[in-house]
Amino acid sequence: MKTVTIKDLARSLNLSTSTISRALRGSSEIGVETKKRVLELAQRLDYNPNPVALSLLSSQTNDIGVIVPEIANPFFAIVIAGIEDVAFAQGYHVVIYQSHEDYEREVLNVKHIYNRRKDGLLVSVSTSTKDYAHFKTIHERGFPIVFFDRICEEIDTHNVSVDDFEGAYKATEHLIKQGCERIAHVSGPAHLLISRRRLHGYRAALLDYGRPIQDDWVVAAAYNTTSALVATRGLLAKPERPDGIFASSDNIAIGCHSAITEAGLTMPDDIALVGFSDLPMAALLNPPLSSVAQPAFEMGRSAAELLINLIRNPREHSTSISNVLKTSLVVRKSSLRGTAVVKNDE
Amino acid sequence: MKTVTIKDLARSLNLSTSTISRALRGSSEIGVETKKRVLELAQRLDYNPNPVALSLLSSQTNDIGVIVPEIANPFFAIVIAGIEDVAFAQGYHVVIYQSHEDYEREVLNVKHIYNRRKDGLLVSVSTSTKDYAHFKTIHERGFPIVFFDRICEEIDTHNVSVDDFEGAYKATEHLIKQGCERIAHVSGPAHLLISRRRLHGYRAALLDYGRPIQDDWVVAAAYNTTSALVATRGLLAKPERPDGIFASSDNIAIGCHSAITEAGLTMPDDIALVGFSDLPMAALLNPPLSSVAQPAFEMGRSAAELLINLIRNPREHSTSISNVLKTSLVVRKSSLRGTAVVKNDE
DNA sequence: GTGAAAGCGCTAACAT
DNA sequence: ATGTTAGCGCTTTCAC
Repeated sequence: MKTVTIKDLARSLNLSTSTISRALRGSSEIGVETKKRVLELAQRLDYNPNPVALSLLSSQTNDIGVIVPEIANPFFAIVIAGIEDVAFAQGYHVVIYQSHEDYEREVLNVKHIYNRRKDGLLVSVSTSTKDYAHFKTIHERGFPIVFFDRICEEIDTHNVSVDDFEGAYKATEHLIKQGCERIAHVSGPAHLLISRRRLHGYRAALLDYGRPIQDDWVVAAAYNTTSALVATRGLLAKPERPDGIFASSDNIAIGCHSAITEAGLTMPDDIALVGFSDLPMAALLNPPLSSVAQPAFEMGRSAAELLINLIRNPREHSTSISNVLKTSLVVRKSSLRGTAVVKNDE
Repeated sequence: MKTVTIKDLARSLNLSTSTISRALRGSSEIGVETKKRVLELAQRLDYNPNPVALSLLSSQTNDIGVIVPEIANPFFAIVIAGIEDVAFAQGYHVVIYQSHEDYEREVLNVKHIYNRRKDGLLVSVSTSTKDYAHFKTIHERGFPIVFFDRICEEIDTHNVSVDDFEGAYKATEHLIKQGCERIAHVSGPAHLLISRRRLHGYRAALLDYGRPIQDDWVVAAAYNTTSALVATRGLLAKPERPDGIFASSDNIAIGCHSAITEAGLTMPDDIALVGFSDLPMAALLNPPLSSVAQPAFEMGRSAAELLINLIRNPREHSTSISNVLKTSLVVRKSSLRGTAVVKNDE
């Protein structure tokens, strides 16, 4: 694993290392002839500067760390694609970390990112995180952080999210317009802001349309299918069974979907169902799942732009930017009653 | 972003940096009293050794690079979980790269991994890769590489795969036993070994059971849903429509699934369908998809073990290990005719 | 038991 | 236009 260094070039060419260095980086104060010889030899020997040495010198790595709960969740996979899109263009490499919804793991990830001198951090917090000290500590030391999707209000830094309230409102409104009388909500963990915002949107729509708000029609689940399946079974067992469900995420909606099918009920007639995120898999379910589409790729792009900006212009103590993106409701068969044509995007 | 260095400790304690260094790493030749003072101060000041400096010194990063086509593909997401499982336990951090099935991108990834001094490479090659020079070059320089899933035969190094032949054989045999007479195969790109092996398994089963092998019942698709959808439409338009399809992957099977439904045909009666990989989503389709399950997590674990072994015992010029894992057929409704009970794992 | 010095690969003053 | 020196943070001879 012998690699060629700047020293090797210097020796071969009978020049000093600084001359080589300058030639390589195209400094103007170098003999054009010398420059050519250096470049040529470097090429021939496949010289590559050692980025580790560069990092030590500049104390920056050109890496940005991204922490997501799970890469297996297509939503995050797409966000990451958006992040990579702008990071790559700006010369940064993105290093992906998974918290697996585990607080301890998240803390470890943050430490690793900070200690390994990543240039900044993009993060969507884990569901089990209730204490934000690990973020706060490095934020106070001036380490650039941008939150996305599952943001943390306690820390004053840029963040990117979608208009969860409005998305939830539109979904609920749609269910009302489909003639649902008893609309339930399968929510996410209450300490996550997105859960609360979606819950508020749901409530606001019911209120605006003069529908009763029943607390026992709101059940909480973790943001996964199994947990939602269990929660929905409980909902369906109630004497006054709901005829419409707004799920706080698509993974939750899939759990609802299974529970409904399992109970021998049909969508949308017995129960109309709407999810949140519009993952690719939504269209594959039977019946296909209506869902509030989030601009995941754009979210990634925006978060990366804000972070890179923060890295390059450290703390002008300007106020933090909250970029709130728009959602759009994609109606499919799981919620569309009657004979109207189904909007199909596949 | 001021961080505390070994020098700071030295100054505070009126000791030399070498003493600090020794105390920190518990060298035995240090005064027990001094050692205590150092450790305590380090603790108090939250001292963390600069890993970049360590890397420069040792020319190893404790990072291993992993290249997969897409993290959004749950199969790879699970393999990565397996990799992280053993890497983490061995003190390595895994850095994920996506080729997005793009050759150029893969080359860039390999360069980055090599130049940034990662300790080794785990890779499942992109579909568009036909030239393996980028791997060969670094392999010849002694850089540790292990291939998994989509392996490269041209390079003599460890690799981990599943018994694609047997998996395909079992799937096809199952279709035959379900009474299918005209069994088609939607294959993957022919230059990928997994595609060819699965194709061979399919052919062998037909042969063993005395079924005719018709070349026009084999169509190739990329390993994605859209491409498979198109290919399957072609298949269904044939005068002698197949009554069974073995798909070379689950993503392909989903495309088949859509095409079949779209044509107004039913599974399993009109056409029985079997996929490959048994992704979580297979069970969610309607009807649920039968599939050849791959031990993805175990594949990741094994690949990581082999790589770490290679890193720690560089090239004893021992022969390369090919670890071939077993598959198992998961039968669901998409292929199970008659009244038998469906195995349901959800 | 502890310190001084060299060096990992590179760049950036500061010479000349 | 090119060479010399110092230093990024750390470990490791080699001295004493």
